[in-house]
Amino acid sequence: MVRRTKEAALETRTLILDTAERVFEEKGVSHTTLAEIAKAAGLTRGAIYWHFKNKVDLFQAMMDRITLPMEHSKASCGAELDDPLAFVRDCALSVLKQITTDPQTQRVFEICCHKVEYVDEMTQLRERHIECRSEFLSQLERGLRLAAKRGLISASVNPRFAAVGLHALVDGLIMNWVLDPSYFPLAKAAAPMIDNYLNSLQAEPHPPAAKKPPKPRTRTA
Amino acid sequence: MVRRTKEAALETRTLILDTAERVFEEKGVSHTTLAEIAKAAGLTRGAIYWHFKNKVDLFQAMMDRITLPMEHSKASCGAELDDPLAFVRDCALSVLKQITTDPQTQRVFEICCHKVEYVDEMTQLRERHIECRSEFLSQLERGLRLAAKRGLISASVNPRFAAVGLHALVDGLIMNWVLDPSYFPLAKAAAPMIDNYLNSLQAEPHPPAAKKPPKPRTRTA
DNA sequence: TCATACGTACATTCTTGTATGTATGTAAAG
DNA sequence: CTTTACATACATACAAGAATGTACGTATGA
Repeated sequence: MVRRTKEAALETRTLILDTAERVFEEKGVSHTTLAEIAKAAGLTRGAIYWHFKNKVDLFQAMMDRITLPMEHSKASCGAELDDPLAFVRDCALSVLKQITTDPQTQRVFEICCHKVEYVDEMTQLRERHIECRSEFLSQLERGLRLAAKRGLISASVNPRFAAVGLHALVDGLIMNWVLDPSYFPLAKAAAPMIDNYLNSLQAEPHPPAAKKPPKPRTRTA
Repeated sequence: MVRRTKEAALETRTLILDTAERVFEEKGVSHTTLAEIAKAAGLTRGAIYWHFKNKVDLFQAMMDRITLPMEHSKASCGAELDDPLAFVRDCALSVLKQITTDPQTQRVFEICCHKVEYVDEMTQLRERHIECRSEFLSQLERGLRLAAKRGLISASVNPRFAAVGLHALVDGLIMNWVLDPSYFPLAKAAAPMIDNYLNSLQAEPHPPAAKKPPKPRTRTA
C-alpha cells in the first residue's frame, strides 16, 4: 500500500494529523508513541518520520491547523467604529461559537488544556498562547475604550481591567465547559452571560455588595 | 546518611514531596524520572519507592497537601445566612487570596494546570477537580438563591447561571494569572472585579448591549 | 532480634533515531 | 513512445539509551 502521487501523500499527511489528534486526546501527548499513531493510522513510523521531524513537530503541525486560521482571521477589522460594544460582544461570542460548534476545535482544546505538558520545546507554544491572548485583549480594550469615550459604558470602569475581566470570563467558561461539556449548556448560555457582563459595565457603581468579610474562608476552585 | 527515627523518616518524606514539586514544575510530570527527583533530594530511588508506590502515588500525595486542606475547610459554614452576598464575595475572594499569597499553592496550580496530562490514573484527579467545582458552585448558587429571595439581587438573574459565571470569572482570572503573573496585578484587581460582577447582578437588565452582530468574526482566546 | 528506612544492583521493557530497503511516479533523453 | 535515471513516499531493521519495578543488601533504632 504505497502511495506515490502528491495528492496521495498529502492525504497521508492529513491522515497522520487526524489520527494524532485522536490518539493524543486519548493517551496524552507524552504518553503517546509514534508507533501507536502509526498503527492507529494503518501506517508505520517511517511514514511519520517522512512527513514530520519528530513528535514535537507533528504536534505543532496539528496545533497549527487550528491556531493559524484563528490568528489570521484578525486581519480585517474596522467594524469596531460603528458600534464598539457590539464589536466587543462579537469578539467574545465568536470564539465561544467556534468552540461549541466545531468538534475538531473541541478536541484540540481538550488536548492543549489537559493532555500536554508545557515544557522544553512546548514552552514556545505557551508563549504563543500568551501573545494571542495579548492581541485578543487589545481588541477588547480598544473597543471598550472607544465605548467609554462615547459614553456607552460607565466612566468609572477601567477599560483595561474590564477587558481582562471579560477575557477571564470567556476563558473560564471555555475551560470549564471543555472540562465537562455536560456542566452547563455553553451554546445557549454564552450570549446572556456575556451580555450580563457588558451590562454591568453600563451600570453606575453600586455601594460595595458587602462590608468587611467577618473572617477569611478558604475554598477550592 | 541513613535516617532511622520516625521523625527523620517523615522529614525525608516531606523532602521528597517538596523536591518533587520543584522538579515537576520544571520538567513536567511525565518527563520527570524518579531518579531525577531522588538525585535532586540527595537520595536514591530506593527512598522514594519506600515512601510511595510509584510516581503517580507520589504525585497524588503532593496534590493532597494542597487539595485536602481546601476540601476540608468547607465544613463549618452557616455564615451565608447573615449576608448572602458577602458570603458569595468571601467565597470567591478567599480562593483568589490563597493563590496570590501562598507560593506552594502557586507551584501546585502551575503543575496541575500546565505540567501534567490527565490520562490513565490521572483522570481520577480530574474527576475530583470536577467534584470540587460542583461543591464550590453549590455554595455560590445557594448564596445567590438566598440573595434573590431577599431581593438583594435582581429577580431576573438565574442563580445557577450567575454562579457558573462567577466561577468562570474566578477560574479564568486564576488561570490567566498563573499563566503569567505579570499579566495583571491579581492581588489588587481581584476585589474590584468580583464586586463589579456582583453589582451586575443587582442591576436591572439593560436593553441588550448590541443588536444583531453584522457578521460573525473569529478570534483566538 | 526484628522491623524500619533506606541504598544498590539487575533484568526487562519501551522508545527513539537512523540507516537501509523498495516500489512507484516523473521527467529527460533517445 | 520507450527507456533510463532519479526523487518521492513510504516500510523495515537495528542499535543504543533510558526508565521502571523488584530483589537484595545493610545499618540502625526499638
